[in-house]
Amino acid sequence: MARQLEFNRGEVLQRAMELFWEKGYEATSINELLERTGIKRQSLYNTFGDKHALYLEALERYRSGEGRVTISPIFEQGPIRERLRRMYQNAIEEAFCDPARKGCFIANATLELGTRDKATGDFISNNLAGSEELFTAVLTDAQVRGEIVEDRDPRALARHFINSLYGLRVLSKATQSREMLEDIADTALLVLD
Amino acid sequence: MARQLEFNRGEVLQRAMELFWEKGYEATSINELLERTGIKRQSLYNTFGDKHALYLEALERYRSGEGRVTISPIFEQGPIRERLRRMYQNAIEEAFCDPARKGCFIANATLELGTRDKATGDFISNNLAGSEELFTAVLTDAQVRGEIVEDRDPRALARHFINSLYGLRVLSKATQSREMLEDIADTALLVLD
DNA sequence: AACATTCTTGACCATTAGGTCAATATAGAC
DNA sequence: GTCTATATTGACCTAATGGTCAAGAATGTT
Repeated sequence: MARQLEFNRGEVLQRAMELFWEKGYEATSINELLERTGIKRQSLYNTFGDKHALYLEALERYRSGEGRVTISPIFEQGPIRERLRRMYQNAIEEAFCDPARKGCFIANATLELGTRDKATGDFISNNLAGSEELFTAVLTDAQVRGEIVEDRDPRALARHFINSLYGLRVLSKATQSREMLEDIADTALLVLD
Repeated sequence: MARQLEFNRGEVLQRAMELFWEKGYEATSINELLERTGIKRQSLYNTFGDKHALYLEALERYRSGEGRVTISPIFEQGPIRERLRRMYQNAIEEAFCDPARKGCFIANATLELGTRDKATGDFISNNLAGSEELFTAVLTDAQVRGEIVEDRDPRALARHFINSLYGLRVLSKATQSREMLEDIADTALLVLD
C-alpha cells in the first residue's frame, strides 16, 4: 500500500472555500491557498487537480454547507411568512456577524464567472433550478394549507423570494444599514398578503 | 504649447468600461485594455493614472450612462407601477439582448470589490444612498398623489424595489428563462397593492 | 527485507502581471 | 526657427502567476 494523506481533505477544502468565498476566483492565488490550508503545492494539485477544479468543489461545499444553513428555516414548521422571514434574518445576521462581509459565495460566483466559465455557469443554473423547485414546493404546500390566497402563483412567488434573497446578498455588501435590509425583508413579504 | 491627444478620451474610457464590465477588475489585464481601446501603454498611464483609477472612472461612466438609462423610466410621467415595470423590463431586455450577459457593472463591482477595495466600496455605498433617495422621492410623490395606500413607507418600498432590481441583475446571469425574470418583476410590484 | 505505491518537499519553469523609462514626435508660443 | 511642453512608441523591469518535476519519505504487501 501507499503512504497516507497527512491532512484532512474536508478541512482543507473548507479553508480553500472560505478563501475563494472571500476573495473570488481571480484574486485568489495558489500561494494564498497553500498558506491558508497549510498544505504544500503538490499536495494541492494531487488532491484537487487544479485551481479551477478546487474552486468548483468549493462551490459545491458552500452550497451543501453554509448556503443550506441560510435557507434552512424553509424546511421547518410554522407559518410560511415566519419561515421566510427567518431565512432573510439569517442572511442579515450573517452579513453583520462577518467582518469580511463575504456575502453569498454562489452570488459572488454568479457575477464573477457565471457567464464566463461554463462549469461555473452550469453549477449556478442547476443550483437556481433546484432552489426554484424547493421554494415552489414549499409555497404550494402553504397555499394548499390556506396560508396563501388562491390567486397567487406559487412558482412566481418562489422566484420573487429567491430574487429578494439574492438582492439582499448584494446590498449587504453595499450598506452598513441593518434597518435597510430589515425593510427589504419585511417589504418582500408583503406579496403574501 | 504641447502636443495634442490623438484619441478621444471619452471613447477610450467607454471601451475600457465595457471590458471591465464584461470581465471584472481582476480578470482584465492592461494588455487587454490596450487592445480593446487601441491606445498604447504609456498613453493609458498618462491619461488615466493606473488600472485602479481607470476602473473607478469606468464605474462612474457606467453609473451616469448605461446605469442611468436602465432606471430612466422612473423619471418619466405615468402611474408609478408602470414606470417601475418599465424599469424592470429594461433590465430584462438588456440581459437578453446582450450575448455577453454583462449584467449590471455596479452589481458586479459590489460583489467583486465592494468589501475589499475602499474606493470601490465608497463609490458603491454613495451610489446606493443616491438611488435610495431618488426612489424614495419618487414613491413619496406617488403616495401623495394617491397612487399608493397611506400605510406604506415610501423608503421601505424604495429599498425593496432597488433590492429586486439588484436581484434581477444576479439572476439574469444565472438563467435563460425570460419568464422567470418577468415573474419576478410582476411579483415585486404586488407590494403596491 | 525488498517492493510497489503514493504522499511530501522544494526547486524549477515559462508566461504574464502591472508599471516605468528614455528616445522621439508634434504642437503652439515667442 | 527655437523653445517648452506634452504625446507616442517600444523596450524594459521586477514580481507574481499557475503549473510541473524529480528526489526522498512513509506505508502496507509479499
